[in-house]
Amino acid sequence: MSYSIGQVADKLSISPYTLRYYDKEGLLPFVDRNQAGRRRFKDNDFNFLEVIVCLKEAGVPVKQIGNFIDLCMTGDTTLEDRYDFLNEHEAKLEAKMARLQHTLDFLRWKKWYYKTALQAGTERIHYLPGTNQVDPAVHAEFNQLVADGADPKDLGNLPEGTAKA
Amino acid sequence: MSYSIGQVADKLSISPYTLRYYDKEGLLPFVDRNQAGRRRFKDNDFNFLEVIVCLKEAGVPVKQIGNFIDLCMTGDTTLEDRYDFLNEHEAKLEAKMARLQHTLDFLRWKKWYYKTALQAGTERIHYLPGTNQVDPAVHAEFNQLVADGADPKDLGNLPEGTAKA
DNA sequence: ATAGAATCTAGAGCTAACTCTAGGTCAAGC
DNA sequence: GCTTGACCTAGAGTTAGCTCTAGATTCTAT
Repeated sequence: MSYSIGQVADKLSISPYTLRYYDKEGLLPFVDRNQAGRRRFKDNDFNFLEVIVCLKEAGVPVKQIGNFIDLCMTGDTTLEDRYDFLNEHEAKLEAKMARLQHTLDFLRWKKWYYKTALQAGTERIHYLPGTNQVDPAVHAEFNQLVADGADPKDLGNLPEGTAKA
Repeated sequence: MSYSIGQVADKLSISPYTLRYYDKEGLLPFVDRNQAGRRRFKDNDFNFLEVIVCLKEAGVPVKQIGNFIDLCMTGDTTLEDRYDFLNEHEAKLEAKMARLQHTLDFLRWKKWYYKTALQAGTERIHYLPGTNQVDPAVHAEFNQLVADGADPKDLGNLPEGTAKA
C-alpha cells in the first residue's frame, strides 16, 4: 500500500502544507516519489511519522527532529546517539510535566479563590481588612484544606445547581 | 516595599524587555510609576505576576492573559467570568497533560526499542525477516512487558556499567 | 559633580513554525 | 478532449513572542 500526501495529512490531522514544510526541512527523506514526482508514503513510513509527531508534541524543535531522522537514515552506527537523544528528551518532558503539574495546582487554588469570592459576592473577603491586598492567609487556608485530605481537583468546583446568571 | 523592573525581572527570571512587552500588551495595568515615570512594583503586584506566569506556563496566549487581567481590574462584577476563565484553562491543561503522558509513553517505548537494538548491535533485530520494515510484533512485545507489570520508565534504561564508547 | 548603570519610549528586528500564492503538471470522470 | 481537483516547487506572507536599538532621562556611588 502507498499513500498520497493528502491521505497522510488526513490520517495525521495536519495539513499537506505542513507535511511539505517538514519535507523541506529534511524530516521526510524516506518518502518515495512516483514517476510524476509526487510523494508516495509507504506503510513503514508511518513509523517515522509517528516519531516525528511524538517529538513535535514533546516540544522538540523541527531542526532537532531533522537531526534525529538523519541519524535514523545513517544506520546502526548511530544507535547510541539515537538512544541518547530519546533519553534526553524523555528527561526534558518529565521535567516539563512536573512544571505543568505545579501550574495546574496553582490554577486550582486560584479557582477555589474565585469560587469562594463568588459565593461571598465579593473578592473583598480575601483582602486584608481596610486594604486591596490579598491576605496571604487565604492561600494558607487552601493549603490546609488540601493537607487535610481534600482533593484539589474538586475544591474549586462550584456546587451543582449554581445558576449561570 | 516597592521594586524596580530589574528587581522584578530577577525574581521572576525573565528579562526586563519581556516585562515591558507584557506591559505594552496590557498585562500590567496595576503597576505604579514614580515621578520620573519609572515602574514601581508593589508587594501585592506579585499576586498578579504569579497568575501571569502561571497562565503563560499553561500555554495561554498573552492576549488572553490580558483579557483576564482586564477582568481583574474591573471588579466584583467579573468574578464569574474569571472563574470560568480559570475553569476552562484548567480543563485545557488537564487535556494537554494527558496528551503529554501519551507522548512520554511513546518516547519510553522507543527508548526500549533502541536499548534492545543497541544491545543486539543492530536495528535489524526489529525488522521483519528479509525487509527493512519494523515488525509490529516488537511494539506488542513491549506492551506485553508493561502489561506484565514492568515499569515503562525503567524498561528503556540501559543497565549500569554500559560503556559510553 | 560626574561617570556608569538602570530606566524610559518607540519602533525595528528576529525566529520558529507554519500557511499561502503563483504558476505549472498530472490523473480521473463526463 | 476537457475540466476539475490533487499535487508539485519556489518563495512570499503571517503570527506570536519576544529581543534589541537608539536616543533620552534618571539614579547611584565616588
